[in-house]
Formats: sequence, structure tokens, C-alpha cells
Amino acid sequence: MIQAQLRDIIDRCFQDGVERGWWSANAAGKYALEIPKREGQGDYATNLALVAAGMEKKNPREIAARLLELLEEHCRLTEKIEIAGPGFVNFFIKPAVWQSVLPVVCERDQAYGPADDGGGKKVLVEFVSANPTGPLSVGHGRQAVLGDAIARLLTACGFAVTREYYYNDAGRQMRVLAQSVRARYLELLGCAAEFPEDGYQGDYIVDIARAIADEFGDAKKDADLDFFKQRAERAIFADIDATLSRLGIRFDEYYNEHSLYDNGHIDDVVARLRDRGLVYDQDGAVWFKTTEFGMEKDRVIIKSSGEPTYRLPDIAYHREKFRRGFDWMVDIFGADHIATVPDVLAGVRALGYDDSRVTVLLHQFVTLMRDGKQVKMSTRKATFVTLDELMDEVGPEVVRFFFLMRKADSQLEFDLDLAKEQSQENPVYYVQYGHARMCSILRQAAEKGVDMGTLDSAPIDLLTAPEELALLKDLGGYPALVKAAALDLAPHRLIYFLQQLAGRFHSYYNKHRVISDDRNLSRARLWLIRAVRIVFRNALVLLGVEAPERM
RNA sequence: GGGCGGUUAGCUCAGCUGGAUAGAGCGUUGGCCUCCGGAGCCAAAGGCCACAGGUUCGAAUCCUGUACCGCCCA
Repeated sequence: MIQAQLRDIIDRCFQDGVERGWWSANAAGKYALEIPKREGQGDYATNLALVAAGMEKKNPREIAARLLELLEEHCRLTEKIEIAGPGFVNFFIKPAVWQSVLPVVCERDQAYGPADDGGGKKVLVEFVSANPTGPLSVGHGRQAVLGDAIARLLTACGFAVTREYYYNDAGRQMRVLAQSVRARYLELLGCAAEFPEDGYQGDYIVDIARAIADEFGDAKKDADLDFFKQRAERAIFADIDATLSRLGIRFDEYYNEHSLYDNGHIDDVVARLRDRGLVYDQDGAVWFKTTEFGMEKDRVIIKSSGEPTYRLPDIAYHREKFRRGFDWMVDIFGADHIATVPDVLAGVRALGYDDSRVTVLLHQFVTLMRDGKQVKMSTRKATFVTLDELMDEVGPEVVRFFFLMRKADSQLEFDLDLAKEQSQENPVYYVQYGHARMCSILRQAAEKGVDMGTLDSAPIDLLTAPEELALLKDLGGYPALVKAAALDLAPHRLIYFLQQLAGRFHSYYNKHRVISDDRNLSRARLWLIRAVRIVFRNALVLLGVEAPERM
């Protein structure tokens, strides 16, 4: 928030310079205000002079000198402004400005961090979207946690978020599933049964079959496939739901692909595209002219068998998202869905909607590592590790944290040995321990009868140690971080922030005593600890990771 | 054959719209408990940012090509 204030001041000075004819307005919005990497280069730095000079072939240091003149008149946040290197302008913020962050954090408390950037805009976040054919895998887990954290971030930032799970319970997969269950059921009854060649091998199929046998005996011996499909779907969805609940994830809507057929949306999309001349028949199939949208070849949307390809329902589904009035649609898919994305976006555009309102976030896969070796997984052989098994092994908190540690683009290596380690090597505990430790300090203070006094009267001007100012700077930068993480759909930045803040806190703790004989200093430091704890907890809540008071 | 993502320290990875001498954790080495939680702290070592060109005041970051890994499509 300090940065935003400074930015305003710089913008005004820039304008001022334009009016005085010192430089043109060309560089407006092109220059940056950032936090320098190195010590001694101030708290913030701007490259304004470099950018402006580059555009007008002037000497950057001269422009910087002029800018400095204007800034020194207007800027009351700084104790020093200097020109450095090729023409950077470095700002050194007054300690009192950093200290002023503290009361804001404490007053806003749980509301500190997120701002109302969303303005109530309706966002649909679609994620997981696994068909109910079996338990969720670790790959689904990454997507579930990612989607959930993004939904939390966007909600916090003032978007009206709907979390949606899209599924298809009518396809070939489901037919094979039903056949698999029926076969197992008949086997349990001692009847001859043919297990489908590409049937589902997992034990859960047997469990579902046994439940049917327990409930109905042999009464369903001749029941049709639909019965088995419904039983399987219900059981598996219950299972998926339970798994997601363990992770603290819930959905607002479940959208059934089949409803798109029942409601005539599929046919309607084809008709609309045909009206626009974007669809044609050839070789018995129906083709979508994706070449009109810059693609190399047209795509089949209905096969000669009359069965639509995946593209058609996906397009219809996205049109429904628009029709339902969402301003922004976020799709979270595994990397294996990459091929469908351009076609769906083309379809949306072909139907007259603005595809820039759809953001597709693709995430790479997860590999599990044990004893330094990759755990091999195969869906066919049913040797994949389920999300539940992973949680059994390392706990839901650790699963969430680890899945959020990496940006979506990166493949994620999940080190099971590290995840189980309850020590300093494990970043989850490192961060949580920081929070617990702060709680402990505050408890200690209360037990010893140390009076923190009111916030207004807290002598926060005593917080001048470098470690204290560093903590205050982190706290002050937190709102901007939340905003960036939300808008970029990048929750991993919060993880990095937390690790940094935890490190700062632990260093501080080791170097300085919070509760000491100096009553005033103790009060100021206790308020600081309270503020740091607030930010810690707020960030952990956004990630869906517990902030324990003891551990 | 085409498309997408990746390539940064021994390992796992950050690096936001190009900025100053490249960042973290783990691992390694060496230190710190009469003290609010040692699940912690301090310090050291460790780099041709895959490679080759290009764009410019300035490139890990942008563009082109190549190599390797992963995924997808036909």
C-alpha cells in the first residue's frame, strides 16, 4: 500500500514534468516502480528516467535530476531520494511510514490483504471435472487444490465466485464401468460373468458390487445396465465427495454434460454454426470450419456414426457459461486437455462471444518420489496412487501445501519422504511452526500479565531494528501480493511469501526478545507480533492450510 | 509430421509488465540452547540462467532457430 501511494506521487510528478515541457508523455504507464534486489538501493526504485530518456534520446541522468527536483517538493514518504547507476531513482522510505502499516493491519485484522478488485464480477471456476469412473488420483488432487485456492483468492478479492464440477455420466467409459460392476456382482453370486476386456480393475468395483449383493441378494441378476451404472455413479461420487471434503473443498454446482443434449443445446449450437456458414457435411461427418479461426485444418464435431466428438459438448457447455451471465470463466485443466482448448475458444468466438473472457489454466502433472525414485503409476493396471491414499500417508494439510508450492506450468515433484518429515526440512512445518510460535509468545505475554495497552497508545515508533522494519515492509506489501496472485491465478506466490515471512520472523525471534524488562518496547513488539500473526493466518486461510496455535 | 509446457546451484524450484553484482529451500561444511517453543537461528561453499543468433542504453526475462524432457493431436 506504501508502494501504491508512492506510485501516485511519481505519476503526478511525471505529469508535472510533461506540463513543464521537460519530457513528453510518451513514457506514461511504461515505467516501473519496483523493489530493488540489493541492499543500499533503497526500498523502491523507478526506471522512469531510463524509459523516458530512451524514447527521446536524452541523457537519463539529466531527466532523473529533473524528476528528483519535482519529487523532493511533493514526496513526504521518503527520507532520501537518490539517483543511481545509469539513471535509476531510489527511494528510501521513512521508518515512520513503515511503522504506520502496523495499526492498519491490526485494525483490519481478518480483512487485511485482499481489496475489492473484483467489484462483484461473476467468475466461474471450473475444476476437477473428473468423470465418476473411479477414485480421484493424485493428479486430480493437484487440480482440486489449485482450483480451490484460486477460488478462495478470487472470492477474497471481491469476485462473486461459483465453483463448478463438470462431468459426463453418459459416455462409453460409464458403460464399461457399469459392465464391470455387473460382472463383479454376478461373480459374487457365483454366476458366470464376462468381465469386459477393458473393464475397471480396481477393488472399488468389487466394493460397489458387494454393496448391491448385500442389499438386493440375487434380485438384480437380470437388471439392466442402467441400474448398475446408477449405483456405481452414486457410490463413486460419494467417494469423490468424501475425498474432496477431507481437503476442505466443496463445489457450488455440478454440471452434467448430458443435460446439454436433453435441453437441445447441442443441436442448437450446430444449427447456429450452420446458419453462420461455419459448419459443413463431408464423408458423413459434420465439420466445424476451424480454419476460419486461424487453425490449420477443420475439425469434426459429429462423427459419421452420429456421435459428437468431445469438442461439440465442450463448446455448448461454454456457451451456457456465457448465457448464465459470468463475466470471467476460469477453466482449470490438466495438460492432457491442451488440444481441446483452441477448438473450444474458436467455437465460443464463432457463436459471437468474447473468448478473452475465458482463461484456461493448464497444469502439468505430478510425479511421486519415494526413496529418491519415481513411483510408477498406471491407470490400466489400477496401480495408481489415489488422492485418499496420499492423504492417509502425509495428511491433507501437507498435500495442500505441496500441491500449491509450484506454479501450474511446472511439473510437480512430490517428495513423499520430505512430506512426511516432521522437521525443519519440511516447509509446511516451518511455516506453521512460525505461526504457532507467535501464538505462544502472545500466550506467554498474557500469562505474565504484560499489558499490551491499546493500539493507539502503542509506542510503535520504537520498532526501528532492521529486522523489525523488514517485517513491516513484508506486511505492507502483502495486499499487492494477494491481488497479483489472484489476478494471475498464481497461488504459489503466497507460499513463497509465507516462507519468506516465516524466515524473517524466526530470525527476528532469535535475535531480539519480544517480552523483556523494557515495558514500552515489549508493548510495541507484541503489537508487531500480533500484526505478523494476522498476515500469516490470513495467507494460510487463502491457501486452505491450517494455522495452528500449538503443534 | 504438427501443437503446448519445461530447461536457472549437487537436488527440488522462485524470479510479477525487460533493469543495477542471480534468489530460496533441501543437501554439504562449520558454529549457536543459564534466554518468549532448537519443528529454530547464524555463517560458508556452490551458477556460462540448455545452446546459437537477434532486438536495445540493458536480456534468465522478448523474437528466431537447435538440442533434450514431458504431454497432446493425426
